[in-house]
Amino acid sequence: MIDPDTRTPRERYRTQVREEIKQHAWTQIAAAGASALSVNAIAKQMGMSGPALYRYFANRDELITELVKDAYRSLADTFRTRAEAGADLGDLAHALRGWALEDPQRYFLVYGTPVPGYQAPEDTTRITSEIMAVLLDACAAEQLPDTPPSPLDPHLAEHRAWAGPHPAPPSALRRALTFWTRLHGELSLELAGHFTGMGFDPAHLYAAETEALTGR
Amino acid sequence: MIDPDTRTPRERYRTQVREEIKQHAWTQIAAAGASALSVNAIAKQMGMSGPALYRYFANRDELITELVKDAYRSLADTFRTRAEAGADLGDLAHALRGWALEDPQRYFLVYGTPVPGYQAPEDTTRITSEIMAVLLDACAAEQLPDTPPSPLDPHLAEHRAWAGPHPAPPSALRRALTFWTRLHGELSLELAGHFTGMGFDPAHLYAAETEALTGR
DNA sequence: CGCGTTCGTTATAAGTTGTAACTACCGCCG
DNA sequence: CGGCGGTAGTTACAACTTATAACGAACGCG
Repeated sequence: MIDPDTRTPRERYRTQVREEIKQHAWTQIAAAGASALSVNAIAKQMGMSGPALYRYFANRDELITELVKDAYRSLADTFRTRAEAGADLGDLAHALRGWALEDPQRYFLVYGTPVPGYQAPEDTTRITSEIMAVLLDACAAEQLPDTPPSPLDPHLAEHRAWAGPHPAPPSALRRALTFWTRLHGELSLELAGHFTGMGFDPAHLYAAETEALTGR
Repeated sequence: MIDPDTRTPRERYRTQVREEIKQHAWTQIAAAGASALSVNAIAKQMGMSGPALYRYFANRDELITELVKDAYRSLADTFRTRAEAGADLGDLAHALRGWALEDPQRYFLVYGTPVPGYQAPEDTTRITSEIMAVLLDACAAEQLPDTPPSPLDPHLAEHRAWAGPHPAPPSALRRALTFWTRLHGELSLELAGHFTGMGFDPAHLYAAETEALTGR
């Protein structure tokens, strides 16, 4: 690997400032969401005048895209780390919720409302497939004893391009997809605050969903 | 009911202009999302200068809030209409997906990324409970023959304030919640475009989830 | 040590939301 | 039917925003 820290002093300073900008951007996003992110405000917080930041990011969208990529990488890293530590599907579910609650706006940056015209850069799709690979590993590793066949299985057997060369059976593909959609459904509503005031504990609902997925 | 159309001509004109403003707002949102909604642009499209719109909406947030309320009402209406026509849980699931695909940005206006500080007005919470009431009716009406008890049930039995005075058993409460979270999970990812390029048909995944919920 | 790249600055353009002040018209009430 | 009040729409302006252009200064490499 190339170590970017041992480049020329100029580049070292450059990445350092870029990182500082992103840090301020994260705190701003955590406070008021990505739509309220202000390039000028970040510059002022850093003690320099507005247009200076455009030396480091071409425009606001590029800054946000960089944050999205970092968020993807963060999720993929936690998943991969847990998987290498021998995590099963339930552990991955637990890790996912922990990662989401750690910074809800970071979760929404990845899985929240998209801008209609926006096209995800190539990097993120590669990271997504990395995440799916970890998920497929976990799903294929522990086969449920009583896995009822689903009419969805033949369809997934024919359209498994998204799984790449992963040798998971259709039932594992289906389980990975339902893992994704169901847990995202619970998390998304919880983080958006749609459960607040309803009285029950979202953690119990999440636990019930993971139990349904892992078979206790 | 009070018929707002037969008020004074001034008020009639007022509501008419308000409706036209909201119409333009919807097309703008459908094109570029709610964050890109521009009050000035709407005014220009309607042939009047910027600040004129502030006679009809106090500010941008009030306009968006009104759109959110309309979106909630629209969803509640389709649910109620279908329920009155004798729809079962599977029909409601189908109606939900139809309503979502009809205008994805409208769906995101209700269930998308929230602004951290935003507090939903009283109206929307009332409409939400109306939606949940329809859902609970459907869940309580058709009991699944083989409903395995869940460790979530006792918790929901204790915290059922959100269900109001609805006489649904805990298993129905749990089924209504999972209906909501699971279908939202699939729809949210589908509408956000996270399935595009993966190859499989989201409709099949959605159908599989509804079948799992309704027991075929 | 000099020279070029890069950084940060100010000035400026073209937007945005929102307020203030003024005008003109519409319609209600006597 | 006429006057008067309230409402609608206008322009002007303030305070923002993103983003570009042009300039000066400093840094570091050869």
